[in-house]
Amino acid sequence: MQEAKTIDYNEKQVQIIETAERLFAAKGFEGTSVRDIAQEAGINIAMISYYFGSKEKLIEAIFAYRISYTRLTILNVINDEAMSPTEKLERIIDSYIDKMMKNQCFYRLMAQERSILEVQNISELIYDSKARNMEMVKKILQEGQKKGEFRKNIDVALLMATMIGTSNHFTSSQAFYRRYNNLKDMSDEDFQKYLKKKLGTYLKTLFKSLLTVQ
Amino acid sequence: MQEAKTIDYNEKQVQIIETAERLFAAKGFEGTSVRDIAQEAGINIAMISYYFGSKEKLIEAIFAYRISYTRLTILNVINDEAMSPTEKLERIIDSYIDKMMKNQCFYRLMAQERSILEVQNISELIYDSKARNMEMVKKILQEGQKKGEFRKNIDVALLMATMIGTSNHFTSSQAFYRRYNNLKDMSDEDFQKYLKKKLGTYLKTLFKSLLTVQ
Amino acid sequence: MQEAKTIDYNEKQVQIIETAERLFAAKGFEGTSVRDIAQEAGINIAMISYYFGSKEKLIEAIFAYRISYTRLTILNVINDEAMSPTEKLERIIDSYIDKMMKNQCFYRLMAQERSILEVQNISELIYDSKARNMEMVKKILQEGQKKGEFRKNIDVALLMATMIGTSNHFTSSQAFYRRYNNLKDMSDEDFQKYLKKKLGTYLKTLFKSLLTVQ
Amino acid sequence: MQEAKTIDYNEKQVQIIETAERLFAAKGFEGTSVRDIAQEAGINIAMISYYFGSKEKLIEAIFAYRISYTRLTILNVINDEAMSPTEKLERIIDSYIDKMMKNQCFYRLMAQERSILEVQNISELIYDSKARNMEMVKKILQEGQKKGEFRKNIDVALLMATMIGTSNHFTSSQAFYRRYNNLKDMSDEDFQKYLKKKLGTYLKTLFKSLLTVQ
DNA sequence: GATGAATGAGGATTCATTCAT
DNA sequence: AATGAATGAATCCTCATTCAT
Repeated sequence: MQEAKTIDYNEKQVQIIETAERLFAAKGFEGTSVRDIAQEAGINIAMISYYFGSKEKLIEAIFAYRISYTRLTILNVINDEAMSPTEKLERIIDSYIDKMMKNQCFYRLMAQERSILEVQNISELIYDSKARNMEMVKKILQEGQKKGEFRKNIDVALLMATMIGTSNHFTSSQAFYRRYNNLKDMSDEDFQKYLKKKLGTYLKTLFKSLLTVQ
Repeated sequence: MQEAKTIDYNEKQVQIIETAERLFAAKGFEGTSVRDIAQEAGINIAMISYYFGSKEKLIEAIFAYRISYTRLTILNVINDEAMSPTEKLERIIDSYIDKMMKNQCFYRLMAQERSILEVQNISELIYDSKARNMEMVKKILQEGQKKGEFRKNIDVALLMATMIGTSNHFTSSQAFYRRYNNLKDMSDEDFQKYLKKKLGTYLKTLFKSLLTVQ
Repeated sequence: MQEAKTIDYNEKQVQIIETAERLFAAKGFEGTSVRDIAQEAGINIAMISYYFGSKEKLIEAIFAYRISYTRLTILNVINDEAMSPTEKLERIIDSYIDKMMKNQCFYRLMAQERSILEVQNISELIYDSKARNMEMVKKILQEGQKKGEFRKNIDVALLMATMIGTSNHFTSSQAFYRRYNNLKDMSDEDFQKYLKKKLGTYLKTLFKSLLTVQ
Repeated sequence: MQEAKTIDYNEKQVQIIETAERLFAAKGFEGTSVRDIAQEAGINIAMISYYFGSKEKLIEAIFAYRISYTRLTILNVINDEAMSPTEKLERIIDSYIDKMMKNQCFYRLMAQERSILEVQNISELIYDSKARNMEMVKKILQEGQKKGEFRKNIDVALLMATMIGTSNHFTSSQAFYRRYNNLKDMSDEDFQKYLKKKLGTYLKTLFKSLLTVQ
């Protein structure tokens, strides 16, 4: 039923949401004024209150919008009987990196605006989403352990923290990476692809090293 | 030369810096007013402008203060000839986790306030600090590779992203972790120790798995 | 000719008028938004402008509605030849108290919204209504004086001020009266009846004392 | 201790209070913007929040200021043994009319802004003030009744309602009175004096007629 | 060296009204 | 005839900073 709410945003509302998301990610929630958003989105200032009630409700809407939108993505992975546990994990890594690179603004927002995460509604949404993912990965690990593919004694939360944390940190310090490795001449698009590939390969190797029984 | 500036903060200035750091971490830079800081620190509102010039200069001071303060810590590791490359990395992991857990507010601030990182002064400070650490770890890796302890083809930036990203993410989602694993009854202090140990052991295992030549 | 306008208010318009009257009395004209009225009355926001032109025109309509509506009431008293001047005054007192208690909202409005009274249209309406009543009472007084029932040298305006002012003040401080006399347990309805009777008896005594020749 | 609070308003604060009082009386609380007040008082808009916290706190301050200021006035009347009960009442009437004519704005405010009267602080202040006055008048009446000067069965609340209500209504309809009696040519000052005298004489006659035993 | 008073600029929100349908 | 969408103007208030002392 959360999805239902998500769907009925009209064109202008989506436009506001996406503009706000971008600005909030760049300048923070408090650092972005509704004037900024309105101007950038080319709409009247009053429309933000009109559509969302308040600036705070707007960012809540952004979270609800993105989270409920991405919830279903991973679910199918686990049910595919043809895939090995290792393949499943690789699929999950690819899926996460893909989403994160596509929605860098939102992921940055999620890392930045801790206070929003404490809003009851959002907090529950995130907890549920995280717990669900955690459970799913736990099952894959257990499957791999039963099959003798994976080592025992793995803390799922830490494993996820590695996937998410490494990705986030690597992405958010991409400017450093570019400068450090002298990649100024690469086009933005190419650079993103490069990062994505590099990150994916690395995480898969990392996971395999850690999990595989020697 | 940055250190010179660091040293001559008087008692009141340090008090302001530490109060501001805490509040900025909790409510964001823009979400915290100088009134909040003044009140919390028990000083006059005008003193912030008086001592630091402006609110923005204050947060710059915080960054300069913390970064220059922690810069020297790791440097000695590499020169200790008695330690093996693996031991050196373990020392670095411990050292990072230790600093991060001790200065959670500042590390949160660093993750939150991206716009501050773009301030010329701060940006350079951070780039230098990061590059220096990177170089040092690179040397340890090379040493390990030469000795045949470590595998080749390791991207230092990604390795650091794993250490830093995993730690940050794990720490910042500690509320989730506590709830997910039903650890409400543990005291705050015990919980911090528990996280620290868990994280340290995990990262060391992770690094060893990835780096060790099988 | 004002009456003509009064009559052709349709059901919805009357509903708006009565809701607005209540809200204006409770929260003042400026303190009540058209949204409040629309919501309370269960009608569309745009209907107020649509039906009345503007919020200001609406309150003017309320005044016109109530004043023209109550204008005819007293007129007949004076023509009843069978009543003595004293009886006529008593009838007027009863009639005023009755109307005021029934339309407390409107009478409160009239006392509160001074600025509305300065609107040309309303101002004239009220002046006419007041002057007419004044003239009528003056005639009753003169009749009583001629008959030797009433004392001379009575300022009609002051006499009316006593009737109206005492009633208004007594009514508007009913909460005080209730608390002061410990009448919390009386039902609202009973309390209203009690006030009405008390006030009527008092004003008649007061008028008689003042007017009667000893 | 309320007086203490009253006294320490500085010159600018008093200026704001008096300007606000006048404007609130003329246009209502909600009808007056802080901009209006600031402009009229020749001060910066922010000073109202700065000095009083908010617009609402400002009007509360006005009430507290006027009420606590006028509280002591009547108290001495009753203790003067040389005065007869009738003289005491006359003194009270004069005193009330005097205060009301001098502070017409505030008295209008008190009649208009019912919602403010519901503020806990103000409400108590007014109740106390009213109850105190009521008690005092009650004592004078009892004294007069014991001496055989006054009639029995007088409701003090109604008697006060007559004094206050008549005065208020008469004052607030002074424009009508002027027009009705063709007194346009009289100077404002003279007209005020005229009203005052007329009202005083009338109320004294009225009270005497009602109270005196025939 | 330190601070209380003061302020202009800008914050989010609500307002009554309009207009296309 | 009736209304949902939309908006410019105005609302109160808070902000970081300055300045005289």
